[in-house]
Amino acid sequence: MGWTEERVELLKKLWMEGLSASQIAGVLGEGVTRNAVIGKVHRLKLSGRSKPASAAPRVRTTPRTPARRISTGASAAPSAPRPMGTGGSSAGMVKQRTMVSAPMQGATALKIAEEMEQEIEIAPQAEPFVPEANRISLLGLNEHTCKWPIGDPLSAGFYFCGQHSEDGKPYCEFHARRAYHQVDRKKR
DNA sequence: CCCTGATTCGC
DNA sequence: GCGAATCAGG
Repeated sequence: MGWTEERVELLKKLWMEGLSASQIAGVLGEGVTRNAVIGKVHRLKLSGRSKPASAAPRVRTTPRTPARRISTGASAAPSAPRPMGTGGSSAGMVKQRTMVSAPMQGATALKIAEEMEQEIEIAPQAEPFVPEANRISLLGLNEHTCKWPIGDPLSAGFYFCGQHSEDGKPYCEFHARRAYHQVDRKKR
């Protein structure tokens, strides 16, 4: 798909709006990747937006060795699929998603936003926590339980997430991300 | 790991 | 001009 004036206008607008390349790519639709968006943005010479976002001074260190590309005669369409796999649904748990006002970012945020629409009213919680029946105390922890603390460690109601976690991982999928993601990506 | 934008370069 | 691959930073 080529860059019609319409699409370019939308691209400009969204980019100025501050959306990330992947988000814009999502809006423009299939066939448009974030790379395509970034590439176009550069060609249009409209990189620097309002805010610096993060982008480092872009110091060219070692650009050497990039001269590689796919080529095998065949130029068959890779049939861009939609990998968008929905997170696993743990054992007897109610459908909870609840991100409410979580920061989130980029494509993930967009994806979640799409799925939310209706699932949100099911669980107004702040975290997808387990019902009391599944709560576990310090003693219930083992190599496969999420050790994400919930509540005030000094109060009686304190407990651990306890959801199943992959072997070797200290937290369940949800909390594993939070462990070093989300909250304050920026800072340092 | 996931996400950002930046750059290069075959097409 | 286009954008995948790659790079570099967080």
